[in-house]
Amino acid sequence: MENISKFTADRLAKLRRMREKGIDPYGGAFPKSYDAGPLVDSYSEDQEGESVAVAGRLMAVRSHGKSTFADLHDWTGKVQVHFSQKRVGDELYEVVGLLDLGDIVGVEGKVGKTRTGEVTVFAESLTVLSKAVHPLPEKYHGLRDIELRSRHRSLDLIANRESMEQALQRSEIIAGLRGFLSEQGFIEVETPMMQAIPGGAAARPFITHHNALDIDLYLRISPELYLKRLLCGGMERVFEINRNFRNEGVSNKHNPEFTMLEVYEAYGDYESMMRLVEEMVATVARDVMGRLEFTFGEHEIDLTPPWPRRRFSDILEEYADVELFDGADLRRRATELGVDDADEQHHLALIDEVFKRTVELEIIHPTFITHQPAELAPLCRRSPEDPRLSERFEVLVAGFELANAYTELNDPAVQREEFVRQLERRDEGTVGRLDEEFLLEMEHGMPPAGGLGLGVDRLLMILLEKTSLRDVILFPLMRPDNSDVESAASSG
RNA sequence: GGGGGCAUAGCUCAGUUGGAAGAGCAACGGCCUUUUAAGCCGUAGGUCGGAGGUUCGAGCCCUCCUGCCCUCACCA
Repeated sequence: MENISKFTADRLAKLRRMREKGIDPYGGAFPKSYDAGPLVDSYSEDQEGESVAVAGRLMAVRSHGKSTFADLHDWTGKVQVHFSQKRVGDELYEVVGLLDLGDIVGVEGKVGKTRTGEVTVFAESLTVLSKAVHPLPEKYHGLRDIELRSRHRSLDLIANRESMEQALQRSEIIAGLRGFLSEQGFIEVETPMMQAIPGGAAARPFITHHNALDIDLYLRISPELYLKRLLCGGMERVFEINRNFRNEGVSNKHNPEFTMLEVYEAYGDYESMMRLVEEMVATVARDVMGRLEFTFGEHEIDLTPPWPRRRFSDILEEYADVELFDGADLRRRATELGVDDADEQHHLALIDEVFKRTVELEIIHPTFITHQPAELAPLCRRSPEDPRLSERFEVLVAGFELANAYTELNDPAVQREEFVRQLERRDEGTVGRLDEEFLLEMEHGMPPAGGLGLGVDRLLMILLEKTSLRDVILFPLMRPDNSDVESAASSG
């Protein structure tokens, strides 16, 4: 305890004085009759004098001697409370003097308006529910430091009202996705996060170990293969909203764990998925945010369906002036764009590279890019009109990939060939093993299906108008702050 | 991993050419029964991210380290 601040010492002294008065500074259950926001917003004159109970955190105190006003914040908003020495009595009014900003209290009293017209609870009793022994960030500017806001999200939520609102909106948006899919006859399922073979994508996995079975397991990079097993098992419309884990870089569009929505519809295809995704996104945007137009950085984005559909080869030609299957042309353009060793790279890598450097960042309005080269998508059915292409689309918006969907490959023999081909050219760090169990199930028959993966955090970036993924994830990955841990350990 | 930037009181921020570390809010003491970022009087609060170096003298210049931000690379 040798390291405590003057602020903490003062607050601990007040805490002791409360105890001396027989008051537990960490009270128990306190049934509220109103949340602050609704009480204030829906107040009507005929409520005047009604006994109410409110609770929350003290965010401002304006004391005038024998009368004290305070702002009580909860997650719905704030309500002013008023303590008068005459009304609450000398004993309790002394306790008011022992309160600090940040303390959590319950107040019972009669609701009414002050002479300036502010809805106020005129306290008759006060219950201390939690004494804060550290000071809060400043009341006016809030907490600005982006590092502190991410590391100490609770302080961010307390001090910055908009952070709380965005966290609540995130929940509403995800509930909206669930509601939309449920209404369309999809059911939510949960599939393994820990997988013996990390499949469904080509990414470096996190590795862990199960002691009792003595086996290594991988945190999933995708739920795809398990969801398809459910299709094999006869579940016709399934979705999962859950975390994927990829052991890769961190950026304002990437977090090592991120929330993915995957949807599978038996007897559908990539076209049915196009209709589903544009309608789903527009519905949620309208229902939760009340609009379809959003500002993203310096761009305006309109989510109104239908979204334009462009073939990969066409858009590559338009933006990059490259013929998709002309290898020499591709190498020429890649070299122009500054790709290293363009002559030695596989043409698929070059396609990817040229696409990212010329097209991806340019597509701001939500756009379906369809018919990518088949080899980029080993789980996708090939296009009957041109087997070099796949029945696939990606949704590009605001310069990044929002969603990816296939007509799912359901021919087990072709699937096996694709897996083998993928293993041959897999990147270092990825796990290369044939998922025989998955293939066996497909060999028993998998219905044709449309499948969709949508990055939920990225959708939230657009709907909440945040250009950094960290701003829509409550606890983004941060390097541990050791100085903090040490001081916490020594003072605790 | 490369390049650039930031780090000053609990919080939000100033700090000039290298010459005595500041303000607002918060805190503490006092006055005050209708305030709204309450007000007035007074007080206290600092390892200037860390470690070295240059200098008579470093918050400021140099080197290294740590964390974060931006950007490039990586990343279906």
